[in-house]
Amino acid sequence: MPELPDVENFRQYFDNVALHKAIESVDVENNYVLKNTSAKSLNQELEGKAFDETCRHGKNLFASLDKGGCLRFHFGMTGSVQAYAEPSDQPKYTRVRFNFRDGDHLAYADLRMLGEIELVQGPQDYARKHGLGPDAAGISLPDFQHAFEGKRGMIKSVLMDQAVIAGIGNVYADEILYQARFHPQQQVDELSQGDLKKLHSVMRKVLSTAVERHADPSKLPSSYLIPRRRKGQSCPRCKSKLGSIKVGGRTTWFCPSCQK
DNA sequence: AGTACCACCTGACGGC
DNA sequence: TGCCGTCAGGTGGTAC
Repeated sequence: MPELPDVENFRQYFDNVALHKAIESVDVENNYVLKNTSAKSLNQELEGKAFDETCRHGKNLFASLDKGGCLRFHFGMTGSVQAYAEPSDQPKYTRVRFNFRDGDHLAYADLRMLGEIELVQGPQDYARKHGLGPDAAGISLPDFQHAFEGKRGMIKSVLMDQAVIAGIGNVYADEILYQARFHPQQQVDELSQGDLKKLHSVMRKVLSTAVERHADPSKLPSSYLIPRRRKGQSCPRCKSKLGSIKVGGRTTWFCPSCQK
């Protein structure tokens, strides 16, 4: 699930369960998820410290340590974090386990292991080095317009390009375009300033709504496309059958009638 | 610069 | 029941 709204919820959850607790050790069940980082360095860097602050940029969660250092979490397609106390409650597909001195644990679980945990300098440094665009949840209209300047190609691809704006993935790109009534294959260089303004405001609204509803598809407004991205489902607005096409190699659901 | 593929992984599902 | 292809909310690399 991990797009911006999911990761923001992970961040808030992380704040509630993992902040200001002394770290005893870190167990790496599968080092495939470690990026530029070894199990040994992870332990050396974290032992005796505590996470003291988090921030999110796009789909990345950053947790800084009280005596220096910062850990980056990316959740790939199937990653999540889960706190628990009893070893028997450890979630399936736990790849890395943070053990706190009070006996609690935080699991980083990721079935497909496409996520990453990495020791980094800090959020700004990481964003700069990896060319991440501004975060989609907080971007202003002028910055949004600036980000789209000179861009070409299909609107969905641009929206999902983390170097343009960070945080939108396949599912929320579809939702935003549906709510704003743009066809996913609309060329961005043909959009007017008014179109961009509309896209920006709808994007902000969809993301904030999804964050508030804990990125739970079953709790999203009934006017949303997300719970209906399946064969045979209808548009909540006009009731015509939803269509699916490939855009940038990704399955795209939309309403052929509402999105021109 | 934009697009189309491929790769990295595991599991669920539908068809035969 | 079992096998097989396809697909799944991400990203990075390749070649055109």
